[in-house]
Amino acid sequence: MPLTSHKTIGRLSLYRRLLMELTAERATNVYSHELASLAGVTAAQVRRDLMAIGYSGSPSRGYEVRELTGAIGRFLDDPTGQNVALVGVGNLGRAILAYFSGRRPNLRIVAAFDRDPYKVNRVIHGCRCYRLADLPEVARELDIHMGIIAVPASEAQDVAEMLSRAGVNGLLNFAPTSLRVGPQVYVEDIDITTSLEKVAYFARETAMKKEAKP
Amino acid sequence: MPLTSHKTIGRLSLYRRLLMELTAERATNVYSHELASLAGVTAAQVRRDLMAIGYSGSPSRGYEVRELTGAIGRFLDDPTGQNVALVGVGNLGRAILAYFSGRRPNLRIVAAFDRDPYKVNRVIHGCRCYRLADLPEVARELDIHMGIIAVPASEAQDVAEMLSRAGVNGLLNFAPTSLRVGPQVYVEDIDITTSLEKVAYFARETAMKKEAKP
DNA sequence: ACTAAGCTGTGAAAGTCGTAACAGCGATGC
DNA sequence: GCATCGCTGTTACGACTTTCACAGCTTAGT
Repeated sequence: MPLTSHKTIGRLSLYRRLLMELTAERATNVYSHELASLAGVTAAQVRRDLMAIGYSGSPSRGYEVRELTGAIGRFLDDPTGQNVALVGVGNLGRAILAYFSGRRPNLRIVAAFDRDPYKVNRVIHGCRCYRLADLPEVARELDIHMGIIAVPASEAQDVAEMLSRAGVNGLLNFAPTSLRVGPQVYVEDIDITTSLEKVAYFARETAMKKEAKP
Repeated sequence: MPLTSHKTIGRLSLYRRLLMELTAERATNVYSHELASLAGVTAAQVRRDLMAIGYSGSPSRGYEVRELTGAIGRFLDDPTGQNVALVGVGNLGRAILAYFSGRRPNLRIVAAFDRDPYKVNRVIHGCRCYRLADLPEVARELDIHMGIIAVPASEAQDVAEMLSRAGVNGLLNFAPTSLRVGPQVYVEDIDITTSLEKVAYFARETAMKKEAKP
């Protein structure tokens, strides 16, 4: 029933990471404005986001770091963890494998897939690479319900359909294409080229502003 | 004075890429609903976005692909092109270099930087790697005003400050940290971990919905 | 005991963004 | 020539986000 917005979910994930750092620094409690400052948002935003998960702090001590971390975890995570497939073991795919290798115990990349026969059956950053054609079978065997697409744009739609048919409910898509999938699949796009072009545009704009100011 | 929103800029970049594909397919004109379908948005959105750049189509023929591509380019790009520095030549950094190598003529990654002496002075995917300590000097010599941060979170803030002092106006940040920089620097964050956790959450949610339905 | 200070939780205002709807125009067919 | 059709440009509306502002609570100090 908690119709929590996309943006809030993203920030909760961020808060949790910051809270883990705070735990490492031996902090036991934190105020909304401190967490806000670390996250780069306003204090009111933090409080409103935490409303969504129903966790209450104390007016005098703020939030208990350990408890809040747990509350966010119970809200965001599946208790048994979720298995993820990576499709496309090129430069980007390998970087993703390296990045997530053993990082999040609840989000495990348990299989990689590629067309290239040279990569198949090799183990890369602790993850075995399978033939792309075996995806349906392997996905069912390993109980995979999430996919990361790191293939060229031209192949992304085909891969998305394969994953969808294999029972995947969520996709993280690095290919610069808008995927067409059914409503049972949530898609999050990361478009590096577009992001860089946004930076280029706004860098130019702020540079102009600075020039015009004095 | 075009106070164009962030989201619109992102979509313009996307439209341009789609228009280039259309050009490759010998299409000469396109209707808003066609472009919308390719981009995964509504036709009204496309028309509204194009309002921002002041390009007008024809009621009968829609938009001329070639002219519209040019108009978006004049709006988004710097006529002389912009030079970009990449900081951090790890797995992700190399993937980014490979990805952009000679792709966008207007957005050139002209230098890479890393602490690791083993990487310094090597040429990776056509880009020379410099000592991180030489960043200020090289950035000025090569007229660099944009940076891509692909270093671990613990070093990201230091790198951002170095780049900012070297005259950079825009940053694309892959480190999971919110950077503190002055108002003359635009920052765009790409947080892969958070994106994956969002997918995990919504995948779970849609899976539950499907289960509850029948 | 009582005041003062500082934080949380939350209703309401402000702002942002996307969508619907329609007037206007150019082409086409009769 | 005139009506019709389909698409564009634009305005108005609605949905969603963020921020503001304040009541309520809890502790510390006098």
